[in-house]
Amino acid sequence: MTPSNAPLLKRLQSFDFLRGLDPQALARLAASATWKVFAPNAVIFWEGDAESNLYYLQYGLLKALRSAPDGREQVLRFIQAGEIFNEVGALANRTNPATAIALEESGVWLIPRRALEEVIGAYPQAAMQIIENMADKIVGLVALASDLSLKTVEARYIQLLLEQAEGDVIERRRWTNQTELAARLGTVPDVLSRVVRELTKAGLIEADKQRIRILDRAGLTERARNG
Amino acid sequence: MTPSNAPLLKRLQSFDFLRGLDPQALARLAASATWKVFAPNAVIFWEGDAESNLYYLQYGLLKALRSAPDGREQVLRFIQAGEIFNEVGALANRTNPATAIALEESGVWLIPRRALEEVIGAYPQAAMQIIENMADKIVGLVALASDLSLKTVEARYIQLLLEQAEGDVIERRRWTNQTELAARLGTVPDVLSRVVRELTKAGLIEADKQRIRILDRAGLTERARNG
DNA sequence: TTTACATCCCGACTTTTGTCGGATTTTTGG
DNA sequence: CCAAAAATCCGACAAAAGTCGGGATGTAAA
Repeated sequence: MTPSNAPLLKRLQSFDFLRGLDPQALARLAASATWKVFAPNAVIFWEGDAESNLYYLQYGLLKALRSAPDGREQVLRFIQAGEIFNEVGALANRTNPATAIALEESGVWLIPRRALEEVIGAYPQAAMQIIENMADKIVGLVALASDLSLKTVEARYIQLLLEQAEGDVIERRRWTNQTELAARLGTVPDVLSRVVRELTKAGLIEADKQRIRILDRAGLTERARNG
Repeated sequence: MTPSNAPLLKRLQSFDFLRGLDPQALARLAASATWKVFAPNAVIFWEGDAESNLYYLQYGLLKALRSAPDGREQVLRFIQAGEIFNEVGALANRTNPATAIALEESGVWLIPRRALEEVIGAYPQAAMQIIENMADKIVGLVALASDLSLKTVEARYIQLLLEQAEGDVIERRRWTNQTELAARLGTVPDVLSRVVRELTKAGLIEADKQRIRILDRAGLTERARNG
């Protein structure tokens, strides 16, 4: 699964966030990037670490989270293949605001700050790419914070269902269990379980081990509004 | 109060986020920037607007917020003189994720995207400044989201007290009323009022119209931990 | 000054969220 | 395949947050 046999240069050209850079710039990055593979549940870095590499997720799936002293977690976002993360640590010289953990086996490139700053200095469009990436994160965090504050658990769950559904069906993957989902929604498994039960009893959804089926889109939307 | 009589150029040189740029670049920005003054409670822009100017707050105080259909507000952050905002709208071509409202009379510079992109293209350190600004916002939002999810209202209030206090005293400004504070903490005035009452009864703080005094720092810290 | 309006305060109550014990069921590792 | 660990489910309960009515106080405009 390690891509070390393929030329690094070719890999870098396929990084979404570097699209448009010329071969020389890419070669410079390629020379300095490091490759790492993380097993499921492995910690990529901890909240509070001073980690100055920029990360690029080649394959796999991660979660970014904060946790409370009592062990409860708030998942801030899931990180999917093709995304970069730790812009804060890499570019702003601050400690990581969140912990990153692998949900599946994941392969990442580590790009050292030095190389990155060089490229940004020479190729402003790379800076614009990074700015756009950070803007996406800001938008996501604004939505998360306001939803946590202004919506009920039920409304947040319904919203997630409607977003994730592909034609009224949400397939359950390995990491889409109630524990992870609850941490994402900012609650605990028991409460989420109760919500699912109530929506099922109301005839709005149908859930089994494999998938969740949306039975009444309008009803769900209506119910999410009053909450 | 309008700075139009002072040369724009001089103003721009004093923008923190442009420090280090050469006079020509500043002159270009100066030529294209617009000046606006907003009265207290005036809306600078609405969530969902496509507003492509970058804003610089020259003087005054703003809040950035999201509001629910029922009127409840979640304040995301306060914006103080010298800060820039709306990087998302200006640089990522997305609609504003939040509404901005003036708490006091406020004077702002509007810098059009075009001019900004030009400067970023020519001066990479300007891009780095903006990236650092956005990193600050991400850090703030991560803290807000996780606090909303993992801490009680009381713990959030105590945290805010301890942060704001200058030598055990927090002066109450015009906008530091319980309504604004509650919106900042992600709750409602009644609940905040109750928290203040309980902390007062427990002998940990002392609050009157003018100021809040911290009586027992250790006690507050301890109480914030269990919550 | 006087009225109108916003703020705040408080107790009683409701809703939402979280906790706990204990019973199943499912998944994982050997 | 089996045993241990993890996840789920559920009812009863506890805690936190929010709502409501109503009164007191303060502030700003007429």
